[in-house]
Amino acid sequence: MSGEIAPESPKRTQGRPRSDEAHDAVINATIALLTHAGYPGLSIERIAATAGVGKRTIYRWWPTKGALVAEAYTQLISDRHPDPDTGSVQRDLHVMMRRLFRAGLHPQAGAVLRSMMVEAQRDPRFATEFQTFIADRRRVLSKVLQRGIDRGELGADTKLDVAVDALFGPFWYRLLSPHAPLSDTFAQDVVDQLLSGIGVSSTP
Amino acid sequence: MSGEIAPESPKRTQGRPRSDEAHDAVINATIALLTHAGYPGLSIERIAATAGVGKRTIYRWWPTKGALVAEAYTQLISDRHPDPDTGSVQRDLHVMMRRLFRAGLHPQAGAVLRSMMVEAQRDPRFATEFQTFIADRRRVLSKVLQRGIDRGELGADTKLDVAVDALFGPFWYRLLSPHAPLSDTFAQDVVDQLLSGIGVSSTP
Amino acid sequence: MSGEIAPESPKRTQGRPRSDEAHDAVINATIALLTHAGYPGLSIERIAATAGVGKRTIYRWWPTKGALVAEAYTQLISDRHPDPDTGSVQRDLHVMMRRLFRAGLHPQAGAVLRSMMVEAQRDPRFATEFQTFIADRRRVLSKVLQRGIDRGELGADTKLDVAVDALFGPFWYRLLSPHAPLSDTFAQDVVDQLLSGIGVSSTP
Amino acid sequence: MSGEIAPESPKRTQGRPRSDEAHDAVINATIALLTHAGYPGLSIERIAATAGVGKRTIYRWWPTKGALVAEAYTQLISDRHPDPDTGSVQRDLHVMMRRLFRAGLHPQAGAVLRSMMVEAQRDPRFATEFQTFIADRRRVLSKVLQRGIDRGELGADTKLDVAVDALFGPFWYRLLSPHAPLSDTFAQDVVDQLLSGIGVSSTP
DNA sequence: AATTAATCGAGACGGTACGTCTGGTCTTAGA
DNA sequence: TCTAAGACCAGACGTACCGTCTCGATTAATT
Repeated sequence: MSGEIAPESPKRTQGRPRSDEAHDAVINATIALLTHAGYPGLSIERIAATAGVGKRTIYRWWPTKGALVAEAYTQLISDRHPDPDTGSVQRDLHVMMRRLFRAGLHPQAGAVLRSMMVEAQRDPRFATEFQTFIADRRRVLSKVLQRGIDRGELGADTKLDVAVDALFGPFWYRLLSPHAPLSDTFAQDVVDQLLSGIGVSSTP
Repeated sequence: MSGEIAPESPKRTQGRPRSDEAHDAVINATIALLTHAGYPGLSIERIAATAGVGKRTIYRWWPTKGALVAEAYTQLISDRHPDPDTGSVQRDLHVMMRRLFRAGLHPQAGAVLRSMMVEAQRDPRFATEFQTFIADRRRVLSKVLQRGIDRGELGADTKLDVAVDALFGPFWYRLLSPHAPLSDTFAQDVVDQLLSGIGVSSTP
Repeated sequence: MSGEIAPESPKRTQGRPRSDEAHDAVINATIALLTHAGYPGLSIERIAATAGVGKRTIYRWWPTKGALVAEAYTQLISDRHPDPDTGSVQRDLHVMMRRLFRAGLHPQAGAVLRSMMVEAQRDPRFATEFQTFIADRRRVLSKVLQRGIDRGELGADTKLDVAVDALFGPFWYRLLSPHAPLSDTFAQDVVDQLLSGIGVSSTP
Repeated sequence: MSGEIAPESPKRTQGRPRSDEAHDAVINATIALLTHAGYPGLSIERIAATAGVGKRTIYRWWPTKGALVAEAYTQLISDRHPDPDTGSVQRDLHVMMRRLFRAGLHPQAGAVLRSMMVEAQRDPRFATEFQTFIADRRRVLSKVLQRGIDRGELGADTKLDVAVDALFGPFWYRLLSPHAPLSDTFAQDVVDQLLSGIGVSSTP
């Protein structure tokens, strides 16, 4: 997901080491441009100019524009929130979804997430990277749900994949289409509705 | 959403009338390019060349690349399926979602839908157009759900907006992120899960 | 040189007659655009829009943009000054050259003359028309010079063509290249210099 | 007049240096297109395609189409003929004018000169550049004439500017208007006529 | 201290596409 | 049959980015 060089990279040494200043300038310029100029105002050319960095330097470290944006995201959402585990599925999901929806509302983080999804449609190389990101998130949610099943809070026949889609789906839908806001209330409603269902005879 | 001229347009005539040949050639070229070259291979330049049409003609009738793609979609999904109304919410929703998911699977129609969502992120003008498209679809679904409530099939306290998001959300999520396919089974699972809920003691 | 229809055109009648309003509007628009926007601002499109006339109407009556400009010129210099014939070559030439140079200075007429020369370089059809215009002017000047030879004012071995070029050449040169103005003084200097020569032992 | 970089340019380097290959390819393509397709067939688009060069590269180095054509001219007339100085004004002028007229006859060089004059009428930016070109040429001729005055070959009251116009004027006139060819004979006639005058009692 | 090698900024390169403008043709309704 | 309006195909305009490619200069670690 990131352009970081592994600490134990095989061929180290010799030559000028990577400049952290340049790295940070690029990431910050990316975030700044996404914020002020939006996704259409995001081009490598402009990032390079804004960061005061050569284009070559960007291409050297980030294979795709998506990779760049993805790293900007991890910088923004730096504290990778741990799995909550409050003992109640509903509470766990409330916390996670609220946290997620707030990220979507965050002006920078939201723009970055949108950009990644858009970039994934266009760039097959990034699409692959992006799928690992998506899979990561799904895995965390699946674990929480599985715990709910194990504890008997959720039906044993619950289809995990479908349930995960029922939670992330509305998030991405509202993130990309502004027909309604990503409010805290909505986050909880999505969870509650999934747990209770909307059919009257759902629990006979 | 479409470039059609309203039947009782106030400004009638004067000047050469719009050429239907050119119109159709443009739409067909758009579909052809989307099919053969994919969305990245879709440029006004290429559409014009393929259709044997001046670029001016395209810009005259479609303000955005998105608007063009949107009309191509309505052409592909030409039979605007009427509201099913089988007497059962569940059946109605099954039919609608299956139909929708199949459109997403359709190689051209799926690409067009994806393109529209992407274009809406980039072009604010199209974003507005796209919202009317989104709103239309939501309205249809809302009507079906409301009927369910009226018939007592759905809880009277059902939040319509949340329910609609719970149905369209997973669709767009899987359409844009290929972590799992838009199968018929998935379409039904989404509906059933929404109706029944996944919590065991959901109705205390 | 003009797009006028001969008054006794053979096949008259039938159909809507030519609109003089349209004709005049086109010519006036041409002059107006040349004045306010200069030669680069002169396009059939803009003339049609300014005149409130269909492009077709222009193309119907004037085969080339040059023909249009040429007719605008004859409208501006409507009083085709007659050959002066004062009895003295020098006086005749002074009068003619001063008149010509003033036309070049006239903001509209100068622009039109420049436009014609430019158009003649680009449009072979107009180049032919333009040559008859050039030939006309040369003929008038030749006649005056020939009279001078006949009267013994000019050398019998004077090469008429060369002399005509020596008079018109500097005019066009300064008309097209603004290195110095087309002043009355210059008009007379050109004539006097041609008559006297600049070599000291020219008349031994 | 040229795109050359001054030898002792103050801003030395930084960034990839200008490609001479690209430069030459552009100039050669310009000449080729002028030759084969004429001035109307000369577009930046086509030059770029013919030269195998990006349009940006052309716009980077030549502000105007005229500037490009101007440099093509200096390449064609590469040996900037030195001031002849034979000891006789007449002989000097004969040499210079013959040389100039032959350039006008040269199929490419003539087209280029014509193109420059046309471009100067249309593009004010190039008009300025072109005036320095014109001024350069005038200066050379002035020097020759001044030498003639100093040596007593020409009248002390000779108006240099008028004399220069009397030499260049007929050249440009015949270059732009094909009423008569730019022959060697004509070149000499223009000079001789200027020196001797055509009036019999011109020196009373 | 000198050498070596990878970095940095700057920016030119060949390209593709953008959205606008014009040229010249064509097609209507109305005079 | 002409006119005004304006759509049509074609293609050039000048700009913005793309991803690649040189440069000279900088900065360690290795000689």
